[in-house]
Amino acid sequence: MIGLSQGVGYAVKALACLNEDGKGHFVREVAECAQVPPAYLTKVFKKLVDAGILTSKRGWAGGTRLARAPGSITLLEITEAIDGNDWNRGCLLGQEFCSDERACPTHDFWKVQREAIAEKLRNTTLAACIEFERNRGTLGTCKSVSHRS
Amino acid sequence: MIGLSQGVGYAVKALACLNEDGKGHFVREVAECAQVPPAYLTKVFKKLVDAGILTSKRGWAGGTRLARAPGSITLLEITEAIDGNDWNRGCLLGQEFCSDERACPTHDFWKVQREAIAEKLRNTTLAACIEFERNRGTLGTCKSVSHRS
DNA sequence: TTTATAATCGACACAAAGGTCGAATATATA
DNA sequence: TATATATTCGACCTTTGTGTCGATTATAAA
Repeated sequence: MIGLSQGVGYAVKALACLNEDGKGHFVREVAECAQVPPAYLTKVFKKLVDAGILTSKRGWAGGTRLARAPGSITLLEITEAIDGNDWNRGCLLGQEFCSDERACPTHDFWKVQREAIAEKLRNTTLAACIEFERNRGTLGTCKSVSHRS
Repeated sequence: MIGLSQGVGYAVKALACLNEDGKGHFVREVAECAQVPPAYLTKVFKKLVDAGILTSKRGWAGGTRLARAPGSITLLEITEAIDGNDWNRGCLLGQEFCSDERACPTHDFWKVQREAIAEKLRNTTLAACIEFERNRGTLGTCKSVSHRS
């Protein structure tokens, strides 16, 4: 199946559930809101924290929140946080050695397509995703996630 | 890593090593020519036989050969033989439920890209691959594969 | 300082792709 | 018919992505 990993999809859906109130939100509640496996989402969130997209705090009144405004977070950032920086380096035909010097028959074509995909991800912000979901009414049933303090 | 499976790459490289002399060629020799794992190539070839791209015969004077002329075999056929018919149905963001009715933010974009990829694979024949490799001198060191009878 | 709490960590389980190996099967020739 | 031979088949292994669970750690409030 051609495309990014499922983890990227989880990340996008979950991040779209966080709002910008500066309060910490709990992984389990975000998971329910986004309809993704809670235990697995903790792993996804860890990568997003490491990438500087989320911040987190443990304990009472802890939780997770966006590190920056949704308008400054791109899908490309999210993708690279989850799938790594090499997600865009592969050959279409899955060949191990495929480069400008030693190309496969679809190399030039794929180079253009890959860049188009990266460009699309770079130009799509989390804010746009939230707006998109809101317009379609597909953001899940929860309005906002509860918090303490 | 975005792209088709490694098996598709193996298939393309191996098929490019078969010539049209109507003789049977041996999996192990084709594997050496294409520089792919021999034991694994038998599995790949099985799928190509089932798909009607190759024919095979067991025993003495047996082997494998192209079922049709390279000009009538497309990369799309090869792709679907190895990765199945669903290789092109997935969401870019790896979301399970993503359709025209319930779209992800990149759905419309990805629909166009997917079709462009399918079109490229449909328009690229095995003959073109052979020609391409021959021009670049990247077809491996073997000229042709030995055979019996 | 104790306690409740939420993220973090480590271990494990499962499925699919990639990969290997030996036994079984079919086939043309001798 | 017997034999050598090349594909086919089944079993198994490893790695990676997905997913679960319980223990650990950090934190703010009581």
